[in-house]
Amino acid sequence: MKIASFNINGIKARLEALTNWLDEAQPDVAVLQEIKTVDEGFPHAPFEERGYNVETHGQKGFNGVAILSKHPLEDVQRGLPGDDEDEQARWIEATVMGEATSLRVCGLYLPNGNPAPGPKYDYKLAWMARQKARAAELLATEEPFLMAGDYNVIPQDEDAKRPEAWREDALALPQSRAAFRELVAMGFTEAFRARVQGPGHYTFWDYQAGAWNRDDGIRIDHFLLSPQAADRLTDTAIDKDIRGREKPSDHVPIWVELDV
DNA sequence: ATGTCGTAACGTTTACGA
Repeated sequence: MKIASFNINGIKARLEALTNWLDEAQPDVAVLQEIKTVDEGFPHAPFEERGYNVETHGQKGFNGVAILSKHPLEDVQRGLPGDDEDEQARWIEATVMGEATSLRVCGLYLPNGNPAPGPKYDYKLAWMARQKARAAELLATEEPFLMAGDYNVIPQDEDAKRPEAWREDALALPQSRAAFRELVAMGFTEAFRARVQGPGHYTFWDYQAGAWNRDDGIRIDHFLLSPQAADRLTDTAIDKDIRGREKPSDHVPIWVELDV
């Protein structure tokens, strides 16, 4: 089963780029971030025509996540537990039935956190603490699951072309990296790094300052696999070429293949 | 040269978030 994550930066602006990529990459499941629309504004037909079930968790103008799946989606849960006051749409979960086993898929858009320090950075760290709590609950089930999306965390210096430029940024501050490490250390496998080593692998290039032309990127979109999911990992890659196409998102898709 | 995009709104331009 091929599962992909793609921060599309606006479904209305990205519909053609997204459907073109789906037609080529043919993921069984895709988690999307920054749909930037309310649920009613998300177009279902282009995806249903292609055999995808669609579940969204949107809000007006910003944020918003979705899951597309060629298999039925069960037990859909919207929103990250742990704060009833939180109205930002950044988390969606659903269970997908594979041939061998079911897989719980969590799609996430972790807060950016800039400027740091400040309330936005506090929100980011609090959100990561809530994610850890939810991860602990899911780990206790001992069922295969994964958490995929835009983590807005550059795990290590080798994950940026110019690490010095991100030194004071919320995406790379020591506290952000520590929180990400602690999450992984609960028992997850960071899929890409389990199979690909070394610098030069990025998932985001800013629209500004010719970042793409300079390959001035960062790796911030990640798949964390539970132990039972990690046992089934057979492949992973970043669809880098998508960034060079017409009207691209500033992120590119990343995917894993699991034997489920 | 602080460089681009996407979205929303009392909109033909500004503000915000990234």
